[in-house]
Amino acid sequence: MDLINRISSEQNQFSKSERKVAALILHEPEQAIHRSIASLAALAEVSEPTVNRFCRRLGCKGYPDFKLQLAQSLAQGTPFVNRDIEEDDNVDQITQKIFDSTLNALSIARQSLDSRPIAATVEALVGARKIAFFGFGASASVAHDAQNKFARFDTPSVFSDDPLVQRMWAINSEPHDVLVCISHTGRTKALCEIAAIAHDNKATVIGITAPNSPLSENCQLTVSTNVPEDTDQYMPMASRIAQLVLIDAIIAGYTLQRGPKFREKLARVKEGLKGSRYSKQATTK
Amino acid sequence: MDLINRISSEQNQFSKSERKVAALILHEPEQAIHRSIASLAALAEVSEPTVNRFCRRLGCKGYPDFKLQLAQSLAQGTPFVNRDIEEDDNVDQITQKIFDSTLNALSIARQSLDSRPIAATVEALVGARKIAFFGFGASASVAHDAQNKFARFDTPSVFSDDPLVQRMWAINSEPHDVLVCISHTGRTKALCEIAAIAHDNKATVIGITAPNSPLSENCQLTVSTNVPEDTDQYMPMASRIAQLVLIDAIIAGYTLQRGPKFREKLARVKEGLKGSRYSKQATTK
DNA sequence: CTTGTTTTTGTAACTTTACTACATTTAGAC
DNA sequence: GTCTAAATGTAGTAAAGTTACAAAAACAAG
Repeated sequence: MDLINRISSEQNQFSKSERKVAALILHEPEQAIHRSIASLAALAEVSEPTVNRFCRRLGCKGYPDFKLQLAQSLAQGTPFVNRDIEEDDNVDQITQKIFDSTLNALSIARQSLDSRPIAATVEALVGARKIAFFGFGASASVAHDAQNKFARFDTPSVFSDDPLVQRMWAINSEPHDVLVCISHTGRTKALCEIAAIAHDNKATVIGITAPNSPLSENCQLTVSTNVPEDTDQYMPMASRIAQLVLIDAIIAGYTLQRGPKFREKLARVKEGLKGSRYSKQATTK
Repeated sequence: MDLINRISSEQNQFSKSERKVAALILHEPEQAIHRSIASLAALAEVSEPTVNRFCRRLGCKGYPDFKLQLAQSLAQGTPFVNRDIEEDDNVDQITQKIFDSTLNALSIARQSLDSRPIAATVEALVGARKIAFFGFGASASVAHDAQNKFARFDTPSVFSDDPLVQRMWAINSEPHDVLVCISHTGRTKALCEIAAIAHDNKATVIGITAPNSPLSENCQLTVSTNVPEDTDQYMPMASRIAQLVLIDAIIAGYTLQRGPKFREKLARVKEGLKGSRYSKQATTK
C-alpha cells in the first residue's frame, strides 16, 4: 500500500503528537515534502524527534526517506487519496473526500481478502435449507440488503434486526440452516448470544465480522474485510460498504455455483418485477 | 516532461563531469535517490558541488529537491480493471472482479457528481422538522441505512419499505418535512405515488434516483449517481453502493453544517453505544 | 607557444538538516 | 495517591548540503 494511504489508515495506531503530524501531512502533502523536519515539527507543534519517530513507525529509514516515499506516493497519480474532512470544506470537497476514502477502503479490503472462507460460505449457502441474515444498527441494513438479494432465490431466507425474532429463529434452527451474522466490531452482545444459540443447535453460523472477536468465537466461519479505520469518527461508513461488496461477491459465487438453470429462474424473477415499474417509453417527457 | 526524460534528452548541454553524473543516474535511478550527494559524487568520480550544479541546471532547488523530483518521476500507479465474470471463474476471481467493478463504478460516479443538488439536499435536511427515507427492494436497504445514520441525530426520522406506512406519512407531511425517495430506476410506481402525495402537501421531496425519471418529476431536488451498467445482470450491485456513499457524503455535509456543538452530541451517542458491546481486552491502544 | 581570459572543477569552510542519548513529562495501572 | 511505562521534548552531535573561493583546464588572440 502506498504511504499516504497508510498514514490515514494507521492513524489510530499513532500517539497524540504523531496524529498531529499525520493530520498536517494529510492536509497538505504536497507542501510537506518540501519542508525540513524542523519546520514541519514547528508547524505541527511537536518536537523534531517526534516527527522522526513518526517516520520510523511507518517503516521509513528516517525523515528524508519518508519524504522520498511520500513524494512517490503523491506522484503515483493516486486515483484517490484518503484525506480527512476539514471544518471549512465545502460540499463538493466533502463529497469527493468521502468517495475517495471509500474507494481507498474498498481497494485495501480487496487486497487483503482471503478467498477460502468466502468459498466455504458459498458452499454452505448452496447447501442451506433456510438462511437468516441478522445484524444491528448499521449492520442491520447490510443484513437487510443481503436478504433482499436472496429473496430472488428459491431458498427461504429472512432478515431481522429484532432480537426476539432473531432469538426465535435461532432456537428453531437445525443443521443445514445457515445464520449469517453481520457486525463490524464483532462485539455486539445481543448478536453474540443469538450466534451461540444457533451454534448449539448445530446450525452453520457464518460471521461477517472482525476476526478473533467475541462474535467470531461463536461462528463456524468468519469472513472479514480488512478495512482501515473509518473516516468519519461518529458512524461506520467504509466498513459497511466493504461488507456489502463482500456479500455481492458471495452472491455472485452462489449464483454461478447453482448453475445455468438457476440463472434462468433469476431472469424470470427480474422479468416479473417489471410490473411494479413504469415502462421506459410511456413516461419520458 | 518528467525529470528522468529531461536528463537523457539534455545530455549534450551538460559539461564533461556533469555527463558522468547523468550517465550514472540514468543507469540506476532507483539507487540514486537513496544516495547522499557525497556518495553519488564519489561514485561518479566528480566533486560534490558538481553534482549540486548538475541539479540546478535541471531547474531543481538543490540536491534534495532533485532526489524528490527523481523519485516522483520514477513512481507509477496501478489502476483496477473492470472485467466480466466468467462461467468458470473460481471464488477468488469472482471476488476480485466484483470488487474491481464496484471500485470502477464508484470512481466513475465520483467524477460525474454534481455537488449543487447535494448541497441543496444538505440545506433541506438541516432545516427539516422530520425526515423520512423510503425505498423498495434493494433501495429499501439503502433507505434503511440512511435512516440508521439519522437515528443518531436529533431530528426525528423514519424509514419504511411498507407502502401503507409510507402513504400515511406522506399524507401527514407538511412544509419543512423532508421525504427522501430512493430508487435506482426512478420508475417504481408505488414510490412515485408517495412522492406525489408528499409533493402536494408542500413537503420537500428529494429523489436519490435517475434524472428525468417519473420519480424525479415529483421531486423538488434530484440527486443522481451516474453509475455504469451493473455488472450482475440479475440484481443491482454497484448502483446501490454509489447511493450509499452519496448518502454518506450528504451526512458528512449535514454533520459539519450543524456545527461543533452538534458533533459533541454525536460523540456522546457513540459513547452511549458502548454499553451494547463487549469491551475490548487490552491489546493495543 | 605564450599570455590573458573564460569556463569548469575541486577544496574547504560554513550552514543547514537530521539523528541520538538522555531528561522530563504524561498517562495508565494498581 | 504511588509506581511504572509510555510518550514527548531538550540539547548535543553527526551528517548532509551549500557557498565562496581557488585551482585547473580550455580557449582565443597576439
